[in-house]
Amino acid sequence: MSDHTCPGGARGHAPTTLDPDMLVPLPRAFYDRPVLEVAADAIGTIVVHRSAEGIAAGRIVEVEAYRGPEDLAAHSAEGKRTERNEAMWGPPGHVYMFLLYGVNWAFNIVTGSVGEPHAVLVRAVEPLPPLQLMAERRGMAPERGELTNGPGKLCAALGLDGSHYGADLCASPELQLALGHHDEVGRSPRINIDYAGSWVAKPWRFYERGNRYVSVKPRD
DNA sequence: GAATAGATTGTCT
DNA sequence: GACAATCTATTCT
Repeated sequence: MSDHTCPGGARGHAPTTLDPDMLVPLPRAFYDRPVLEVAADAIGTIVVHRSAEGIAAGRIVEVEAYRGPEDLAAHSAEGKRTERNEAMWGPPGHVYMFLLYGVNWAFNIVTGSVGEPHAVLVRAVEPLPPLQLMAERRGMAPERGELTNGPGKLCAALGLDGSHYGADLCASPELQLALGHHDEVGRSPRINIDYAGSWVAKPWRFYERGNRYVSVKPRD
C-alpha cells in the first residue's frame, strides 16, 4: 500500500535477535495519513519499549482501524470527545491508551490530522528476543506462544499502561515504532464490536497471514 | 477445540 | 448504575 514497509525484499521473517540501534523510528508522515492505510502498513512494524526493567519489543501482526466520528465502533463515534479519548483527537504519531474491563490496557496509534479522531488498535505482536522480560511480566513460559497474542496481553508483556497515554512515538526515547518487514496481509471484520450496527461488517482488521500470534483465528 | 462464567474499575449516562 | 475495542480458568465435547 506504500513504501513504508516491506518494499518487496525480505518477507515473513522476524530478526532472530533484536539490535535496538538498528531500529529506525517511523517518521511523522507515516501516521499523518488515512487510518486504513496506516493500519495496513503498521503490519510488520516493530514496537520497542525501553524501561528501567529492560527492553522489550514485538513485531505487529494484527491491528484494527477505528475511524470516528462516523464509525460507530470507535470511542469517538458520533463525535464524542471526552477526557478518556482526547488523545484520538490530537496529532498523529501519539499513543492512545485505554483500560478494558477494568483489567487490561490497550495500545493504540493515533493517525490523521488534528481534529480527526482516528486510531489504530494494536491487537497482537510477535515477540522479539530477548523474551525473558516479557515472559516474566506475563508470568508464563515463552514457549506457550501466548505472550502477546491479544491487545491486553501485548500491553502486559511490553510493559505498556496508562502512564504512556499521549506519548509521542516520534519523539519518545522510551517508546518507538520502527520499520520492519511483513508477510502477506489479510483483512477481516473487527473483533468484539457487536454494538456497532452496520459498522460491524467492515473489514477493518488487518493481520499477517499464517502468523501464530494473531489473536482470533481468521477464516483463511 | 469450543463454550461459559467471573474478574475488576475507570468512564459515561 | 451499566458497561466495556479482554483474559483466564474451567467445563464441557
